[in-house]
Amino acid sequence: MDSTNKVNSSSSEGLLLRMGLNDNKAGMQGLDKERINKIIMEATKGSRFYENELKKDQQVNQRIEKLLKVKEKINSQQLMKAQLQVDRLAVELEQSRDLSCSIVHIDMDAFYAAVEMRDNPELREKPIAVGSMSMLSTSNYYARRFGVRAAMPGFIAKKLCPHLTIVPLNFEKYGEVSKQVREVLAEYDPNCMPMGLDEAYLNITKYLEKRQNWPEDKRRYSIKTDNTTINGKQDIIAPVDLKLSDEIHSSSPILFEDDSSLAQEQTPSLLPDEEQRDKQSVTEIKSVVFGTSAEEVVKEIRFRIEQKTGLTASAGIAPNTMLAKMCSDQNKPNGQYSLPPERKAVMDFMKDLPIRKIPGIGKVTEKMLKALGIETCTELYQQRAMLSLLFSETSWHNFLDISLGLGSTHLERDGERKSMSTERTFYEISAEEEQYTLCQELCRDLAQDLQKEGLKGRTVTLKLKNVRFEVKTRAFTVFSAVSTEKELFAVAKDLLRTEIENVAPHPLRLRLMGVRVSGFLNEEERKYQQSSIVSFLQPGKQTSDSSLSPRKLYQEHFTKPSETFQRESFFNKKRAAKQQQNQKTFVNGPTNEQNLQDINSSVILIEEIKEAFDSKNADDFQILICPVCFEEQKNSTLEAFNRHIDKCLNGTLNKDNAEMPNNNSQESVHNVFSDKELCQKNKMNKLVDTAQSTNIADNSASISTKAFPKVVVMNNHSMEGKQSLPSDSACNMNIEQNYSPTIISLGNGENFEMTKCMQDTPSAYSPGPREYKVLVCPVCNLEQKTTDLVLFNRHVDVCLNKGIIQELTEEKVSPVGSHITENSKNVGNLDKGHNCTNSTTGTKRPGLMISQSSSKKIKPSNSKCTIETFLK
DNA sequence: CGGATCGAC
DNA sequence: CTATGTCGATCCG
Repeated sequence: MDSTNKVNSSSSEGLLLRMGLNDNKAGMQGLDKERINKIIMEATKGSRFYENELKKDQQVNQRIEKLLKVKEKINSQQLMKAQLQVDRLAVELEQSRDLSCSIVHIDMDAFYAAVEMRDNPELREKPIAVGSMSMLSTSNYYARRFGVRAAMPGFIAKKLCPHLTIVPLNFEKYGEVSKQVREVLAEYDPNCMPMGLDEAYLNITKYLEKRQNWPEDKRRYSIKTDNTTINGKQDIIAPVDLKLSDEIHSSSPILFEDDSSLAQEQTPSLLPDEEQRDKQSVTEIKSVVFGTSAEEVVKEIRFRIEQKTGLTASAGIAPNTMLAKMCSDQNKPNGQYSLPPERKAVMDFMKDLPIRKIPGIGKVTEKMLKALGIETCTELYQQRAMLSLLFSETSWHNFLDISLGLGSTHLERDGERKSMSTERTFYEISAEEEQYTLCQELCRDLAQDLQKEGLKGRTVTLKLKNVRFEVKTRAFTVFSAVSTEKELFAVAKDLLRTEIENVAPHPLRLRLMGVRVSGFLNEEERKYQQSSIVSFLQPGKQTSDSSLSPRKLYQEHFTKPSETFQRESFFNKKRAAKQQQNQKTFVNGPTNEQNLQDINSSVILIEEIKEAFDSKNADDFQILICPVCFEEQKNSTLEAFNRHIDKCLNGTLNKDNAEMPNNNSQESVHNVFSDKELCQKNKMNKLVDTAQSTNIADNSASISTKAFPKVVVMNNHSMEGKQSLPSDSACNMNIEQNYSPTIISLGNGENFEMTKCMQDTPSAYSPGPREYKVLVCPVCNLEQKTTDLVLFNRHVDVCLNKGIIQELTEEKVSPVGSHITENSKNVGNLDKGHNCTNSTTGTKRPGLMISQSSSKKIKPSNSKCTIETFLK
């Protein structure tokens, strides 16, 4: 019963506007909170959606439980130590506090709904929402009184408010209006940063300086009584007598039915028909002068927006973006709030603020913090030491920033796009063929979008949601970037097929499918991608001919579904020989030397591929044998084969975990494992029993696991896929997932637990003591002394990319410690002219996870390793 | 790298 | 009947 109330309970807080104000329609009062929740629950209870919500909620609850357990184990000494550290940082932050900026956040009121009302007088005075029966994007304030809100499905909204009018989305229109608004904003800050169609940040610091000396005339604006906007059907009446410091407020007849302004809606009694702007000649047109303060400027901005578009906006003024955003929320709709640039004012403002109001703190974080007794920013500050022990560094730094009222003071330019995707929700699709068709469609759409921006990416991600609302993503990274429909589909369909096979003979019952591309090439990589790889794969055939570009090769060998895999014969002979060795290795329990051989096998694999590229004959058919489970794997793609091996290895390694009881429905048991797969599993387990007796076995296995996929990357372009293997560790989305805690001890009393999905890809196992290994890079053939497989694999990557090895450059490895200044980028592709893609990156507040205390984090200490480092 | 999650609009 | 679409960030294995 506790949980029954949870759906949406948090969302309907101070939202019911003061009710009995002046309703223009007799008897339309709206609903009180309790009534709203009851109706929502009735409509929700028992639905598949609800079941999933409950499940998610329980997961959060489990996270909270673990959080609390960790908290209990913290002793006062640790706490004191943490306190010192945190406070040291706090002092530093305090010293760098910057109150010199005037940041403005502009937020259009009920944007989509307002646009629709503006353009259709019939909608005014009515409760409306924009969206569909399935999902609403926004609602007007009238409808909000009934509990109708953004992100609510229309059919529920209808139950809350039977008279609700639902208007379909019209993104093109919103885009146009948004553009108009931004034109105004740009005059105050050419660098202004739009966040979606209806919001923007401005830094008006410089503008304010300039404005100080402006004569009054430069700050005077005429008031149009005829507010001709886009479609000219405007009949907005501007305020009659507007003084400098008057709130422009009461002027909007459209938006706020519960506001007095509606009552005075005096539709065109006097429309000065002339288009001429001569202030003197038309008596009805008056003018207004705005002052030079930030507040006056923002009033001016809002005034001009309303004059230009007929829509109202709310605004916040503050020394940083976080505060500005919260300020704009303060007096909405159609109001503004200014926070003076003084420390005390800031702190007072934050003091009693519920944490949920903070941008970046959502439902989950709120709940977790509440579980720790934190509801306001003051409490957030008081608990700072504790938080630093419970959360990741990024998280608690963020919390500290928040509780000090700190935020970004400059608006960063949009960085480069990181991903592009498209997804669609539909009524259940279970037929395989339909699914493939859909997948292809998505790829086609995505390819188009990619082309518009001239982008190519290396990682393709397939997203699936089944009819039980369980979401799953599957990704694959190819060697050379892709962008066309064919290329995308080649990868996506493989991912899809794997998922289908994983649940076979049951169908995937989907309600959503999506495709995403990420891993776009930077300039450097673009060059290499074009030239060196080809020459590497085709030694002796130096060519810049685009017909031999990797993409072409990829298409030839991978895309065409019917094409048979050529030169398998050669490949497999070597492979088979290799497998003999591998088998021995695994059965006998590998030694260090054998370890080396194991790795060396990947050298051969690479060579095989090279040769395979050269040889043009030999198209006979061969059987691959998995070196782990010894099963014959017929005619799969190499990718699938390698994946199979990967899973075998993971599966074996997870044998212990696999014994966790699967207390799910019985159906799941035979759903997940086919007989054959079970058989494989048994074999694997036996193998591991012997192999795991030594530590080395673990490491060797882990090396193989990584080494094989390394090769896969290449296979993917060079080879073509026909049929993939049944996968052993099936992830059946139709089966409820089983979560169980894994407790990870870090020693020193600092330990934490995690939630792990047992039915999903098995993975985690303790790596055991770290010893360095000598590995041979399959590309450059040099021995690499390393403790870190990731590093080694990266080295191989670089080798592959450059063809020749000069230097192994490590990218990211962020410096540990101190300062977290918000330096991430925002991607708001607002002004794209085309398609409604309304992407916004809000404030980039880090999410929160339970952390291993930061001091325990194992981070690579070297940001750069040269080949010499690797050489013995 | 891949997968899951969170958060924003 | 009927619970979005797109994107970035973070964390973990």
